[in-house]
Amino acid sequence: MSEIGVRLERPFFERYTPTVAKELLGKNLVREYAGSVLSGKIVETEAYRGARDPASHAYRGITKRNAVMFGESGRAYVYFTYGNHYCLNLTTEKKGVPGAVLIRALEPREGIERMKINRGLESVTQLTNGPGKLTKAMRIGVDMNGEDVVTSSRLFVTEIDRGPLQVGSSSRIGITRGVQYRWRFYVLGSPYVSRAKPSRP
DNA sequence: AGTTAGATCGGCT
DNA sequence: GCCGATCTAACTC
Repeated sequence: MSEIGVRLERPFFERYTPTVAKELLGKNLVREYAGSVLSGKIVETEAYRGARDPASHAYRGITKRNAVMFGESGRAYVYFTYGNHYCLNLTTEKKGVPGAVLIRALEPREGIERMKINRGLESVTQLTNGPGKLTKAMRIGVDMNGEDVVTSSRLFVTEIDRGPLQVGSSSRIGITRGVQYRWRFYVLGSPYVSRAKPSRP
């Protein structure tokens, strides 16, 4: 496991958010800290937009928490939720247009033993199969909020595999508004997605 | 100023 | 299946 791959640049992120969410599937999310390299293939994402997406944090305008969503694309938007968990998003669209892709699940690739320690868990399939789980496995917290994944050495995204993927879509998970948008994307058949059969397909 | 809901997870029933 | 953890921000007095 030494191949790093080609890093994704700004133009990849600076597009229509659902398109970016779909195309992030199969890409390699890389986290480096204290000499450790942790990485995994992205197998599940969700798109969140702006004023016309009632499920989005950006729906009611800019706040201290969601400000990164309104800035340039290719940044990490990390927020703390339910009093316990961090969620990682990557920002999209042009500067001034809010948008972000929630990274919901990974297939662990490098640094699996380190991630097991970070999670206090042995099961590889349960290591990063949820948005709060993968941030804990990779030690991603609010200190990473605003990190520029186009230039950062701590957090970035690369392309390694170019093979075609079977992609499924559904309504987003854990939301009550904007359910009509099928903006959750996942790799069909992957055992690493957070849930194979969403309650609201 | 107090209440409530939320892009979750893990433990318990 | 339900509940508690207890941060953020909107909503209601």
